[in-house]
Amino acid sequence: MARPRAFKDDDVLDAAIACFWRRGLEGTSVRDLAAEMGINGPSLYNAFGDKRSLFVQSLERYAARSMRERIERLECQQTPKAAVQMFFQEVIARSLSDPDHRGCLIVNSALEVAPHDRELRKVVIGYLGEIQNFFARCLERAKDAREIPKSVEPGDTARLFLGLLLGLRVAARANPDRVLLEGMMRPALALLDLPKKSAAKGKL
Amino acid sequence: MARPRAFKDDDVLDAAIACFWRRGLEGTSVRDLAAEMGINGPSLYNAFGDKRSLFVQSLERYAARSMRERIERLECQQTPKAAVQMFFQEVIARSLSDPDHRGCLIVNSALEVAPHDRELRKVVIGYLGEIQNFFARCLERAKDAREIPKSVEPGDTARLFLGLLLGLRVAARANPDRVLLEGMMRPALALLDLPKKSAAKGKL
DNA sequence: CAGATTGTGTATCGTTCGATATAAAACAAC
DNA sequence: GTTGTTTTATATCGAACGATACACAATCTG
Repeated sequence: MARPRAFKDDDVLDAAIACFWRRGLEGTSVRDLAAEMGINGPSLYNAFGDKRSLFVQSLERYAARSMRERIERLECQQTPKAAVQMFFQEVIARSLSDPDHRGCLIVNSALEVAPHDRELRKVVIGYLGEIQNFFARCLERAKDAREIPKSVEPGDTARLFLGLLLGLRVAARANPDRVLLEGMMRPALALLDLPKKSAAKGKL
Repeated sequence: MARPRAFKDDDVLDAAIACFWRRGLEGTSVRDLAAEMGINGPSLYNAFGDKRSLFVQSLERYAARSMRERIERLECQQTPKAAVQMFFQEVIARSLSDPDHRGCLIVNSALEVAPHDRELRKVVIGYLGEIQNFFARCLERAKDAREIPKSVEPGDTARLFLGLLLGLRVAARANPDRVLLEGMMRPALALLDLPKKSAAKGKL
C-alpha cells in the first residue's frame, strides 16, 4: 500500500551495531550511522526513531545475536562445566582476534550509558542478569552432576564469573593480551577442578 | 614578571577530574569543564592546553591521588594479605556510597578512550600494570610469610584480582549492589584462606 | 612612572551535532 | 490512469561543539 523499504531493517541494524560497538553511543554521530548503514538520515529517523532509540534496538539485537546465541548454544551442546569453560574460551578468542578492540557492546554500555540513563540501566542490568543466571544454572547442574567440587557455591561463583567477564571485556578493549586474559581466568576456572583422587587423602 | 594565576592548578584540576569521572572524555564539554572549574575557557586553554591534554593531566592526578595513594597506604600499613583484602573492601565501600556511580576514572578510560587513542592506551595500560604489580607484590610477600596457601600462583592470581577490580568497577557503574559486589569477590578472596588445621589431614 | 609579559573576560570563529521540512519517487488499491 | 500512503533524497534548522582573537587587567622589571 506504499513505497517499500529499500533496505532490510536487520541488515542496517547490524551496521548500527558495528558503529555503537566501536565508538559507543556518544562517540557515534547520526552521520556516522547513516553512512555505515548505507541510508540517509531521514530514512534512519523514519525507521528507528531518534538516535537513542536506534541504540536501544541495536543493543537488543546484539544481546540476542551475540549473548543469548552463545548461551543457548553452549547450554544445550555442552556439559554444564564445559559450557562455562568454553564460554570464556570463546570470549578470549574473540577478544584476541578483534583488531578494533571492541569488547562487548553490553559491557561498554554498562559503563558508558547505564549511570546516566535510568531506562537503559535497567536494560543493561537485565542483560547482565541473564549472563549471571546462565553461570548460576551451569554451576548448579555441574554440582548436581559431580562435575565440580561440592565446595563451589553457585550463587557467588556465578557473580565471580560475571565480574570476571566484565573485567575480561574491559581488558580486551585496553590491553587484549593473551597472557593477561588467560591468566586472569586460570585461577577462577581452577575452582571448578575436582580434587585429585590420590591414595593418601580423604576429607574425612 | 607577569600577572599571576587567579586559581591553583591542582584545585581546578580536581574539578576537571570530577567532570571526566562522571561523564568521560567525550561526554564532557569544554564549557562543562570551565564552569565546574570556575574559570573561563581561555584560562583553561592557557593553563592546560586543549581538552585532551587536560584529560591526560586529570588522569595522571587521579592516578596519583586515588590509586597510588591507596596502594602505598595499604602496602606500608597492612600485612600483604590484609592489603589485598582491604583494597577490595575500600573499593566496594566507595562504590556503594557513591550516588553518581562514577566507578574508577582509570577503568572508565580503559574502556572509552584506550581503543582509539594510542598514547592514552599506553598510559592506561601503565596504570593497570601498577595495580597488577601491587597485587603481585602482596601475593609474593603473603606467600613468603605463609599468610596464604602455597598453591596460590602470584602472577595469575594478581591478574585475577586485576580482572575482578575491572569487573567490580564496571558493576559499580551499572549496578552497585552490595550482594553482587561482595559476592563476586568472596570466592576469589577465599583463595587466600589458609586450609584449616584439622586432625585427620596433611597433604603428604 | 614606562615597558614587557602573562592571565582574564567577552565575544565569536567555523564545524559538527541531532533532528526536520519539503518535495520527488515508488508502491498498492481502485 | 488516479488517489493515497510510505520512503527517499536534498537541503537545511538551531544548538552545541572545540578552540581563539582581541582588548583589558594585573603583575614584575627598570
